[in-house]
Amino acid sequence: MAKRGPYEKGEAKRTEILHAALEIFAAEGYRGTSLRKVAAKCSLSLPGLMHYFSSKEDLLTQVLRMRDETARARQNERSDPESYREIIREGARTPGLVELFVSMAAAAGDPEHPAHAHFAERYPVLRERVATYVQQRMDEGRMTTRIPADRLAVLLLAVADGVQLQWLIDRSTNMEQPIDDVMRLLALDPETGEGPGGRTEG
Amino acid sequence: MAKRGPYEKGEAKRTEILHAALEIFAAEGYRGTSLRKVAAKCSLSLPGLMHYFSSKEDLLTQVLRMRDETARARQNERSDPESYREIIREGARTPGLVELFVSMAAAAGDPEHPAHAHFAERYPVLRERVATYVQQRMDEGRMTTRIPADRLAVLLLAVADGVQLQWLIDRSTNMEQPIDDVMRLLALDPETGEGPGGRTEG
DNA sequence: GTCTATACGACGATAGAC
DNA sequence: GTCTATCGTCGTATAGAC
Repeated sequence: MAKRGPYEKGEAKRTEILHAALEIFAAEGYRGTSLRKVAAKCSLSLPGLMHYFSSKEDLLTQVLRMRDETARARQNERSDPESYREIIREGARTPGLVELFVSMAAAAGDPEHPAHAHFAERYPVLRERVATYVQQRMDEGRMTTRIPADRLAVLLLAVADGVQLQWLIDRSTNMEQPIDDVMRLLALDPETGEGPGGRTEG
Repeated sequence: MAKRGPYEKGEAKRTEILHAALEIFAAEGYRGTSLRKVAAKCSLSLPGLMHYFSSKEDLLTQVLRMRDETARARQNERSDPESYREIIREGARTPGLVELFVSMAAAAGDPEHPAHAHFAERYPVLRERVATYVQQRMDEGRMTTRIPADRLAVLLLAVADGVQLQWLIDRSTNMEQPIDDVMRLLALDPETGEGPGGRTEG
């Protein structure tokens, strides 16, 4: 990137705004944070800020998109549980952004919402990534094939999202435990091809 | 209830407001619905409406609480998967209320939020109900004990909440399938006390 | 207790000058 | 590309009629 020409400054300012918004929303949450506050942090008036974004929800959507791309870049093509645990741990450090994510997902149900396209594209991509990983484990005989890989992907993403909702209310909730628990339920002994019996394990 | 005395009318109006708000939010969603619109539907001025509720979020919280109590009454002390499926099916008919629920849960992370107490009480209650059901199944030898009942409860609620998030974006998502899938993963043959092997089943 | 009228400040958004 | 000025609407607060 880092392109030359008349757009250089504009792009830099746009990025500055996105980072400022991310910072403010991470600190103060989704509610009660105004665009004027974001604008002030960028030494801009509100219309000056609105020059870069067509609406507040548009700005929020792009913040989320940037956040997603950062996370994906760090994840670097991995889809194993540990890489998702890292994302979850990161989320635990920024409650405001988790709140932003959940609130946006709720609002994005409306097809007219700016973030609808983002989520509508994001979920299938995530599902396919997880399904591919799951299928690999199945092929290696290390995971049960009782449930098809694509359905397991829906299930695993639901666990990851759902536990965040519980964590938002009670910050002492262990967000990694449920992921570990499902993975354990799915695990197979690669030697025998059978799952463990009904014994309780730590 | 149906008490006599000077509060009779007020209680009726309060209930009318809650139902009107429920109806409007179910139809138009959480965003873009104003208190003035709710007030108009009840033939009230805005301050007239605010006489019954201390704030908008207070009203929303009580709408949610009423909704919860209705669902619980219908569920009638049951905690089996089928009773939860009924709740999910009901939710599928009122997307606006699912959006309301998710948005409120996100906002209620703030301990100062009026709905915080509601969710902070709701989740432990739900977890215990589910855990009790799970423990029964375990005692009957029909469910694996590899994961403790209380942790399974967290897991099951996460699945139920998380699948709603995916459904909000893509209404063709089958919200019952993931619940069925987890239950199948947990199921044990009561005769042998063992789970099925790695065979794929329909 | 129930309710109306009026007003306030802040919000997101827009128009138009520079 | 950024500003000042302004708009309509929101949630909220207060005064006071009945």
